[in-house]
Amino acid sequence: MASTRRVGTTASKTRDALLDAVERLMIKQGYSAVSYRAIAAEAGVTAGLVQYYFPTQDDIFVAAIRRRSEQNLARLTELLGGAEHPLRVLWDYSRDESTAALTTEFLARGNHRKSIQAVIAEVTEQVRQIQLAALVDRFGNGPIGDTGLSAEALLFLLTGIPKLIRLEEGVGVTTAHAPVVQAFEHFLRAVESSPPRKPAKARTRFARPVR
Amino acid sequence: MASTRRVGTTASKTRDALLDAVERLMIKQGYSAVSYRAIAAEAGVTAGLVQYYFPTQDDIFVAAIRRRSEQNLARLTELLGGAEHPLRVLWDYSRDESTAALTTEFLARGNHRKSIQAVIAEVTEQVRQIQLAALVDRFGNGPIGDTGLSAEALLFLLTGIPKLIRLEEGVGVTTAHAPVVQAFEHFLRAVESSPPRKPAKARTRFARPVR
DNA sequence: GTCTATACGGCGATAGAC
DNA sequence: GTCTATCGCCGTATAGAC
Repeated sequence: MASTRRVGTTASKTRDALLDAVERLMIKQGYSAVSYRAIAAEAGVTAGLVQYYFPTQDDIFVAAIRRRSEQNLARLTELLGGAEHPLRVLWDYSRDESTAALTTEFLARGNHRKSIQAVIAEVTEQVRQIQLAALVDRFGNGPIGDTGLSAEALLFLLTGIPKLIRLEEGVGVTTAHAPVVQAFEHFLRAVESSPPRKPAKARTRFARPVR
Repeated sequence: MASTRRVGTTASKTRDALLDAVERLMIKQGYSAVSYRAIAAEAGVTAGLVQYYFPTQDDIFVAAIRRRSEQNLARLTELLGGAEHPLRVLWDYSRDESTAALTTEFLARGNHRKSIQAVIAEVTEQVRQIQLAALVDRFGNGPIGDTGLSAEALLFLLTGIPKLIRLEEGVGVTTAHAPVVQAFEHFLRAVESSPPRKPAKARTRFARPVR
Protein backbone atom coordinates (compact mmCIF):
# COMPACT_ATOMS: atom_id res chain seq x y z
CA MET A 1 0.00 0.00 0.00
CA ALA A 2 3.02 2.26 0.50
CA SER A 3 3.63 4.81 -2.20
CA THR A 4 6.78 4.48 -4.31
CA ARG A 5 7.14 8.25 -4.48
CA ARG A 6 10.56 9.62 -3.68
CA VAL A 7 11.08 12.17 -0.91
CA GLY A 8 14.07 14.38 -0.06
CA THR A 9 16.22 13.61 2.99
CA THR A 10 15.68 15.36 6.31
CA ALA A 11 19.34 16.39 6.42
CA SER A 12 19.11 18.36 3.19
CA LYS A 13 20.21 21.96 3.31
CA THR A 14 17.57 22.90 0.75
CA ARG A 15 14.90 21.47 2.98
CA ASP A 16 16.04 23.64 5.85
CA ALA A 17 15.99 26.73 3.66
CA LEU A 18 12.43 25.87 2.60
CA LEU A 19 11.33 25.64 6.24
CA ASP A 20 12.92 29.03 6.86
CA ALA A 21 10.81 30.41 4.03
CA VAL A 22 7.73 28.77 5.53
CA GLU A 23 8.31 30.47 8.91
CA ARG A 24 8.83 33.83 7.24
CA LEU A 25 5.58 33.50 5.30
CA MET A 26 3.65 32.37 8.38
CA ILE A 27 4.82 35.25 10.56
CA LYS A 28 4.27 37.88 7.88
CA GLN A 29 1.01 36.69 6.31
CA GLY A 30 -0.32 33.77 8.32
CA TYR A 31 -0.47 30.11 7.47
CA SER A 32 -3.02 30.54 4.69
CA ALA A 33 -0.28 32.25 2.68
CA VAL A 34 1.80 29.07 2.81
CA SER A 35 1.29 27.53 -0.64
CA TYR A 36 3.77 25.48 -2.65
CA ARG A 37 4.08 28.29 -5.16
CA ALA A 38 4.55 30.95 -2.48
CA ILE A 39 7.25 28.94 -0.68
CA ALA A 40 9.01 28.36 -3.96
CA ALA A 41 8.97 32.07 -4.81
CA GLU A 42 10.15 33.03 -1.31
CA ALA A 43 13.04 30.56 -1.42
CA GLY A 44 13.89 31.07 -5.09
CA VAL A 45 13.21 27.51 -6.25
CA THR A 46 10.52 25.75 -8.29
CA ALA A 47 7.25 24.58 -6.78
CA GLY A 48 8.01 21.01 -7.78
CA LEU A 49 11.09 21.00 -5.60
CA VAL A 50 9.09 22.05 -2.57
CA GLN A 51 6.82 19.13 -3.23
CA TYR A 52 9.77 16.81 -3.48
CA TYR A 53 10.56 17.51 0.16
CA PHE A 54 6.98 17.82 1.39
CA PRO A 55 4.63 15.57 -0.63
CA THR A 56 1.44 16.99 0.94
CA GLN A 57 0.73 20.37 2.46
CA ASP A 58 0.24 18.89 5.92
CA ASP A 59 3.78 17.55 5.68
CA ILE A 60 5.01 21.14 5.44
CA PHE A 61 3.39 22.13 8.72
CA VAL A 62 4.31 18.91 10.49
CA ALA A 63 7.96 19.45 9.55
CA ALA A 64 7.86 23.12 10.53
CA ILE A 65 6.33 22.27 13.91
CA ARG A 66 8.88 19.56 14.62
CA ARG A 67 11.85 21.73 13.77
CA ARG A 68 10.61 24.67 15.82
CA SER A 69 9.73 22.42 18.72
CA GLU A 70 13.24 20.98 18.88
CA GLN A 71 14.73 24.47 19.02
CA ASN A 72 12.23 25.52 21.67
CA LEU A 73 12.92 22.44 23.77
CA ALA A 74 16.64 23.08 23.72
CA ARG A 75 16.15 26.72 24.64
CA LEU A 76 13.71 25.88 27.43
CA THR A 77 15.99 23.25 28.92
CA GLU A 78 18.81 25.74 28.95
CA LEU A 79 16.72 28.51 30.47
CA LEU A 80 15.24 26.27 33.15
CA GLY A 81 18.46 24.50 34.09
CA GLY A 82 19.12 25.62 37.63
CA ALA A 83 16.89 28.68 37.26
CA GLU A 84 16.05 30.30 40.56
CA HIS A 85 12.70 31.66 39.34
CA PRO A 86 11.19 29.06 36.98
CA LEU A 87 7.76 30.72 37.02
CA ARG A 88 9.30 33.96 35.79
CA VAL A 89 11.28 32.07 33.14
CA LEU A 90 8.21 30.26 31.86
CA TRP A 91 6.13 33.43 31.86
CA ASP A 92 8.72 35.42 29.91
CA TYR A 93 9.35 32.53 27.56
CA SER A 94 5.63 32.17 26.83
CA ARG A 95 5.28 35.88 26.24
CA ASP A 96 8.10 35.96 23.70
CA GLU A 97 6.61 37.44 20.55
CA SER A 98 8.13 35.45 17.70
CA THR A 99 7.51 31.98 19.12
CA ALA A 100 4.05 32.92 20.37
CA ALA A 101 2.98 34.09 16.92
CA LEU A 102 4.12 30.86 15.29
CA THR A 103 2.54 28.75 18.01
CA THR A 104 -0.91 30.23 17.53
CA GLU A 105 -0.59 29.91 13.75
CA PHE A 106 0.21 26.23 14.18
CA LEU A 107 -2.68 25.82 16.61
CA ALA A 108 -5.07 27.44 14.17
CA ARG A 109 -3.84 25.31 11.29
CA GLY A 110 -3.97 22.16 13.41
CA ASN A 111 -7.65 22.59 14.15
CA HIS A 112 -9.43 19.75 12.32
CA ARG A 113 -6.26 18.48 10.54
CA LYS A 114 -5.44 15.04 11.91
CA SER A 115 -1.73 14.69 11.14
CA ILE A 116 -1.00 18.21 12.38
CA GLN A 117 -3.06 17.64 15.53
CA ALA A 118 -0.99 14.57 16.30
CA VAL A 119 2.37 16.31 16.15
CA ILE A 120 1.15 19.34 18.10
CA ALA A 121 -0.24 17.12 20.83
CA GLU A 122 3.04 15.22 20.95
CA VAL A 123 5.37 18.21 21.24
CA THR A 124 3.02 20.06 23.61
CA GLU A 125 2.95 17.19 26.08
CA GLN A 126 6.72 16.87 25.79
CA VAL A 127 7.32 20.53 26.59
CA ARG A 128 4.76 20.47 29.37
CA GLN A 129 6.57 17.60 31.08
CA ILE A 130 9.82 19.53 31.20
CA GLN A 131 8.09 22.66 32.41
CA LEU A 132 6.16 20.79 35.07
CA ALA A 133 9.30 19.08 36.30
CA ALA A 134 10.92 22.47 36.80
CA LEU A 135 7.99 23.71 38.87
CA VAL A 136 7.71 20.57 40.99
CA ASP A 137 11.43 20.70 41.57
CA ARG A 138 11.15 24.23 42.92
CA PHE A 139 7.78 24.17 44.70
CA GLY A 140 6.97 20.53 45.33
CA ASN A 141 3.70 18.85 44.42
CA GLY A 142 1.36 20.86 46.64
CA PRO A 143 -0.48 24.12 45.95
CA ILE A 144 1.70 27.07 44.92
CA GLY A 145 1.27 30.45 46.62
CA ASP A 146 -2.00 31.42 48.25
CA THR A 147 -4.27 30.68 45.28
CA GLY A 148 -4.42 26.96 45.93
CA LEU A 149 -3.36 26.25 42.34
CA SER A 150 -1.48 23.03 41.69
CA ALA A 151 1.74 23.21 39.70
CA GLU A 152 -0.10 21.66 36.76
CA ALA A 153 -2.91 24.23 36.77
CA LEU A 154 -0.56 27.15 37.31
CA LEU A 155 1.62 25.96 34.43
CA PHE A 156 -1.39 25.87 32.14
CA LEU A 157 -2.30 29.46 33.00
CA LEU A 158 1.27 30.69 32.86
CA THR A 159 1.85 29.38 29.35
CA GLY A 160 -1.74 29.67 28.12
CA ILE A 161 -2.63 33.26 29.00
CA PRO A 162 0.04 34.70 26.70
CA LYS A 163 -1.30 32.51 23.88
CA LEU A 164 -4.78 33.79 24.56
CA ILE A 165 -3.60 37.40 24.55
CA ARG A 166 -1.69 36.83 21.34
CA LEU A 167 -4.79 35.24 19.78
CA GLU A 168 -6.92 38.25 20.61
CA GLU A 169 -4.25 40.66 19.43
CA GLY A 170 -4.35 38.80 16.15
CA VAL A 171 -7.91 39.96 15.67
CA GLY A 172 -7.37 43.45 17.04
CA VAL A 173 -8.78 42.99 20.55
CA THR A 174 -6.62 44.37 23.38
CA THR A 175 -9.08 45.15 26.19
CA ALA A 176 -8.11 43.84 29.62
CA HIS A 177 -4.75 42.50 28.45
CA ALA A 178 -2.64 44.98 30.43
CA PRO A 179 -4.37 44.41 33.80
CA VAL A 180 -4.15 40.64 33.35
CA VAL A 181 -0.42 40.80 32.64
CA GLN A 182 0.04 43.13 35.59
CA ALA A 183 -1.85 40.82 37.93
CA PHE A 184 0.27 37.86 36.85
CA GLU A 185 3.54 39.72 37.26
CA HIS A 186 2.47 40.76 40.74
CA PHE A 187 1.59 37.18 41.59
CA LEU A 188 4.91 35.86 40.28
CA ARG A 189 6.91 38.31 42.36
CA ALA A 190 5.00 37.38 45.49
CA VAL A 191 5.36 33.63 45.04
CA GLU A 192 8.97 33.48 43.94
CA SER A 193 10.26 35.66 46.74
CA SER A 194 9.57 32.77 49.11
CA PRO A 195 12.48 30.36 49.71
CA PRO A 196 12.79 27.25 47.51
CA ARG A 197 11.82 23.94 49.05
CA LYS A 198 15.28 22.43 48.50
CA PRO A 199 18.80 23.83 48.42
CA ALA A 200 19.95 24.56 44.87
CA LYS A 201 22.49 21.77 44.55
CA ALA A 202 19.95 19.12 45.46
CA ARG A 203 17.87 19.84 42.35
CA THR A 204 17.28 17.08 39.85
CA ARG A 205 17.87 19.47 36.94
CA PHE A 206 15.16 17.77 34.92
CA ALA A 207 17.31 14.80 33.98
CA ARG A 208 14.25 12.55 34.24
CA PRO A 209 10.72 13.37 33.12
CA VAL A 210 8.12 13.53 35.88
CA ARG A 211 5.63 10.67 36.05
CA MET B 1 -14.34 53.15 -6.40
CA ALA B 2 -17.40 51.20 -5.25
CA SER B 3 -18.16 47.99 -7.11
CA THR B 4 -21.32 47.84 -9.21
CA ARG B 5 -21.85 44.22 -8.35
CA ARG B 6 -25.31 43.22 -7.13
CA VAL B 7 -25.79 41.70 -3.67
CA GLY B 8 -28.80 39.96 -2.07
CA THR B 9 -30.75 41.63 0.75
CA THR B 10 -29.96 40.92 4.40
CA ALA B 11 -33.61 40.10 5.09
CA SER B 12 -33.66 37.27 2.57
CA LYS B 13 -34.81 33.89 3.77
CA THR B 14 -32.40 32.19 1.40
CA ARG B 15 -29.52 34.11 2.94
CA ASP B 16 -30.49 32.91 6.38
CA ALA B 17 -30.64 29.32 5.20
CA LEU B 18 -27.17 29.71 3.70
CA LEU B 19 -25.79 30.96 7.02
CA ASP B 20 -27.35 27.96 8.73
CA ALA B 21 -25.49 25.74 6.28
CA VAL B 22 -22.27 27.66 7.03
CA GLU B 23 -22.58 27.04 10.77
CA ARG B 24 -23.27 23.35 10.23
CA LEU B 25 -20.19 23.02 8.04
CA MET B 26 -18.00 24.93 10.49
CA ILE B 27 -18.98 22.87 13.51
CA LYS B 28 -18.66 19.56 11.71
CA GLN B 29 -15.55 20.12 9.61
CA GLY B 30 -14.04 23.48 10.54
CA TYR B 31 -13.93 26.71 8.62
CA SER B 32 -11.62 25.38 5.91
CA ALA B 33 -14.53 23.24 4.74
CA VAL B 34 -16.59 26.38 4.09
CA SER B 35 -16.35 26.80 0.31
CA TYR B 36 -18.98 28.23 -2.02
CA ARG B 37 -19.51 24.82 -3.55
CA ALA B 38 -19.78 23.10 -0.15
CA ILE B 39 -22.31 25.64 1.15
CA ALA B 40 -24.31 25.29 -2.06
CA ALA B 41 -24.37 21.50 -1.76
CA GLU B 42 -25.29 21.65 1.94
CA ALA B 43 -28.16 24.09 1.30
CA GLY B 44 -29.29 22.55 -1.99
CA VAL B 45 -28.66 25.57 -4.24
CA THR B 46 -26.05 26.52 -6.83
CA ALA B 47 -22.67 28.01 -5.95
CA GLY B 48 -23.46 31.12 -7.97
CA LEU B 49 -26.39 31.89 -5.73
CA VAL B 50 -24.24 31.71 -2.63
CA GLN B 51 -21.94 34.21 -4.25
CA TYR B 52 -24.86 36.48 -5.02
CA TYR B 53 -25.42 36.90 -1.27
CA PHE B 54 -21.75 36.83 -0.24
CA PRO B 55 -19.55 38.32 -2.97
CA THR B 56 -16.28 37.35 -1.30
CA GLN B 57 -15.49 34.53 1.09
CA ASP B 58 -14.70 36.95 3.91
CA ASP B 59 -18.24 38.27 3.54
CA ILE B 60 -19.50 34.81 4.47
CA PHE B 61 -17.62 34.80 7.77
CA VAL B 62 -18.39 38.42 8.57
CA ALA B 63 -22.10 37.73 8.11
CA ALA B 64 -21.94 34.52 10.12
CA ILE B 65 -20.13 36.27 12.97
CA ARG B 66 -22.62 39.13 13.02
CA ARG B 67 -25.65 36.89 13.10
CA ARG B 68 -24.22 34.65 15.82
CA SER B 69 -23.12 37.61 17.85
CA GLU B 70 -26.59 39.13 17.88
CA GLN B 71 -28.04 35.87 19.14
CA ASN B 72 -25.33 35.58 21.77
CA LEU B 73 -25.83 39.16 22.93
CA ALA B 74 -29.55 38.62 23.38
CA ARG B 75 -28.95 35.40 25.29
CA LEU B 76 -26.29 36.97 27.49
CA THR B 77 -28.45 39.96 28.33
CA GLU B 78 -31.24 37.63 29.34
CA LEU B 79 -28.99 35.39 31.41
CA LEU B 80 -27.30 38.28 33.18
CA GLY B 81 -30.44 40.32 33.82
CA GLY B 82 -30.74 40.30 37.60
CA ALA B 83 -28.57 37.20 37.92
CA GLU B 84 -27.43 36.61 41.49
CA HIS B 85 -24.20 34.89 40.43
CA PRO B 86 -22.92 36.64 37.31
CA LEU B 87 -19.47 35.00 37.53
CA ARG B 88 -21.08 31.61 37.46
CA VAL B 89 -23.32 32.64 34.56
CA LEU B 90 -20.38 33.94 32.51
CA TRP B 91 -18.28 30.89 33.29
CA ASP B 92 -20.99 28.46 32.27
CA TYR B 93 -21.86 30.52 29.22
CA SER B 94 -18.22 30.60 28.09
CA ARG B 95 -17.89 26.86 28.61
CA ASP B 96 -20.93 26.09 26.47
CA GLU B 97 -19.71 23.72 23.79
CA SER B 98 -21.51 24.83 20.65
CA THR B 99 -20.80 28.55 20.93
CA ALA B 100 -17.22 27.95 22.10
CA ALA B 101 -16.48 25.81 19.06
CA LEU B 102 -17.78 28.44 16.66
CA THR B 103 -15.97 31.22 18.50
CA THR B 104 -12.57 29.59 18.19
CA GLU B 105 -13.22 28.79 14.54
CA PHE B 106 -13.99 32.45 13.91
CA LEU B 107 -10.90 33.50 15.85
CA ALA B 108 -8.72 31.17 13.82
CA ARG B 109 -10.22 32.37 10.56
CA GLY B 110 -9.93 36.03 11.61
CA ASN B 111 -6.18 35.77 12.13
CA HIS B 112 -4.57 37.92 9.39
CA ARG B 113 -7.93 38.66 7.59
CA LYS B 114 -8.62 42.35 7.94
CA SER B 115 -12.39 42.51 7.40
CA ILE B 116 -12.98 39.54 9.71
CA GLN B 117 -10.67 40.99 12.34
CA ALA B 118 -12.67 44.19 12.35
CA VAL B 119 -16.03 42.54 12.99
CA ILE B 120 -14.63 40.20 15.65
CA ALA B 121 -13.02 43.13 17.47
CA GLU B 122 -16.31 45.01 17.29
CA VAL B 123 -18.57 42.30 18.65
CA THR B 124 -16.03 41.18 21.25
CA GLU B 125 -15.76 44.65 22.74
CA GLN B 126 -19.54 44.93 22.68
CA VAL B 127 -20.03 41.68 24.58
CA ARG B 128 -17.23 42.51 26.99
CA GLN B 129 -18.91 45.80 27.94
CA ILE B 130 -22.13 44.04 28.89
CA GLN B 131 -20.27 41.38 30.81
CA LEU B 132 -18.12 43.90 32.62
CA ALA B 133 -21.16 45.96 33.57
CA ALA B 134 -22.72 42.90 35.17
CA LEU B 135 -19.60 42.26 37.26
CA VAL B 136 -19.15 45.87 38.33
CA ASP B 137 -22.82 45.98 39.24
CA ARG B 138 -22.40 43.02 41.53
CA PHE B 139 -18.89 43.52 42.93
CA GLY B 140 -18.06 47.17 42.40
CA ASN B 141 -14.90 48.46 40.76
CA GLY B 142 -12.34 47.17 43.25
CA PRO B 143 -10.55 43.80 43.40
CA ILE B 144 -12.79 40.73 43.47
CA GLY B 145 -12.20 38.00 46.04
CA ASP B 146 -8.80 37.50 47.63
CA THR B 147 -6.80 37.29 44.39
CA GLY B 148 -6.64 41.04 43.90
CA LEU B 149 -7.98 40.65 40.35
CA SER B 150 -9.93 43.58 38.93
CA ALA B 151 -13.33 42.89 37.37
CA GLU B 152 -11.78 43.47 33.96
CA ALA B 153 -8.94 40.98 34.49
CA LEU B 154 -11.19 38.38 36.06
CA LEU B 155 -13.63 38.70 33.16
CA PHE B 156 -10.83 38.06 30.70
CA LEU B 157 -9.81 34.89 32.49
CA LEU B 158 -13.37 33.73 33.02
CA THR B 159 -14.27 33.94 29.35
CA GLY B 160 -10.79 33.26 27.96
CA ILE B 161 -9.77 30.08 29.78
CA PRO B 162 -12.63 28.05 28.26
CA LYS B 163 -11.56 29.30 24.82
CA LEU B 164 -8.00 28.22 25.53
CA ILE B 165 -9.14 24.80 26.71
CA ARG B 166 -11.31 24.41 23.65
CA LEU B 167 -8.40 25.43 21.40
CA GLU B 168 -6.15 22.76 22.91
CA GLU B 169 -8.87 20.14 22.74
CA GLY B 170 -9.10 20.96 19.04
CA VAL B 171 -5.56 19.64 18.62
CA GLY B 172 -5.94 16.72 21.03
CA VAL B 173 -4.25 18.18 24.11
CA THR B 174 -6.13 17.73 27.39
CA THR B 175 -3.42 17.79 30.07
CA ALA B 176 -4.12 20.07 33.04
CA HIS B 177 -7.60 21.04 31.83
CA ALA B 178 -9.49 19.30 34.61
CA PRO B 179 -7.48 20.81 37.50
CA VAL B 180 -7.81 24.27 36.00
CA VAL B 181 -11.57 23.96 35.67
CA GLN B 182 -11.77 22.62 39.21
CA ALA B 183 -9.71 25.49 40.58
CA PHE B 184 -11.94 28.03 38.87
CA GLU B 185 -15.13 26.42 40.06
CA HIS B 186 -13.78 26.43 43.58
CA PHE B 187 -12.87 30.10 43.28
CA LEU B 188 -16.30 31.01 41.94
CA ARG B 189 -18.09 29.31 44.80
CA ALA B 190 -15.94 31.11 47.34
CA VAL B 191 -16.37 34.57 45.82
CA GLU B 192 -20.05 34.43 45.05
CA SER B 193 -21.07 33.21 48.45
CA SER B 194 -20.22 36.67 49.78
CA PRO B 195 -23.08 39.21 49.90
CA PRO B 196 -23.62 41.54 46.91
CA ARG B 197 -22.54 45.15 47.31
CA LYS B 198 -26.03 46.53 46.63
CA PRO B 199 -29.59 45.31 47.15
CA ALA B 200 -31.03 43.64 44.04
CA LYS B 201 -33.55 46.30 43.13
CA ALA B 202 -30.93 49.06 43.02
CA ARG B 203 -29.11 47.44 40.12
CA THR B 204 -28.59 49.35 36.91
CA ARG B 205 -29.35 46.30 34.80
CA PHE B 206 -26.68 47.27 32.27
CA ALA B 207 -28.67 50.07 30.68
CA ARG B 208 -25.48 52.10 30.20
CA PRO B 209 -22.06 50.82 29.19
CA VAL B 210 -19.34 51.19 31.78
CA ARG B 211 -16.64 53.78 31.14
C1' DG C 1 19.40 11.89 -4.53
C1' DT C 2 17.81 16.36 -6.63
C1' DC C 3 15.21 18.74 -9.42
C1' DT C 4 11.95 20.10 -13.57
C1' DA C 5 7.78 19.99 -16.53
C1' DT C 6 3.30 19.18 -17.12
C1' DA C 7 -1.54 17.85 -16.23
C1' DC C 8 -5.91 17.52 -13.49
C1' DG C 9 -9.75 18.83 -10.82
C1' DG C 10 -11.30 22.14 -7.15
C1' DC C 11 -11.23 26.71 -5.58
C1' DG C 12 -12.54 32.10 -5.25
C1' DA C 13 -13.95 35.50 -8.10
C1' DT C 14 -15.95 38.06 -12.15
C1' DA C 15 -19.15 39.27 -16.01
C1' DG C 16 -23.18 38.66 -17.84
C1' DA C 17 -27.45 35.81 -19.55
C1' DC C 18 -32.13 34.39 -18.11
C1' DG D 1 -33.21 36.72 -7.95
C1' DT D 2 -31.14 33.02 -10.02
C1' DC D 3 -27.82 30.63 -12.72
C1' DT D 4 -23.73 29.67 -16.29
C1' DA D 5 -19.29 30.37 -18.25
C1' DT D 6 -14.87 31.49 -17.61
C1' DC D 7 -10.29 32.90 -15.52
C1' DG D 8 -6.20 32.17 -12.87
C1' DC D 9 -4.39 30.05 -8.57
C1' DC D 10 -4.28 26.08 -5.67
C1' DG D 11 -2.88 21.08 -3.96
C1' DT D 12 -1.61 16.97 -5.79
C1' DA D 13 0.26 13.37 -8.90
C1' DT D 14 3.44 11.56 -12.19
C1' DA D 15 7.14 10.90 -15.64
C1' DG D 16 11.52 11.74 -16.42
C1' DA D 17 16.10 14.66 -16.76
C1' DC D 18 20.53 15.61 -14.36
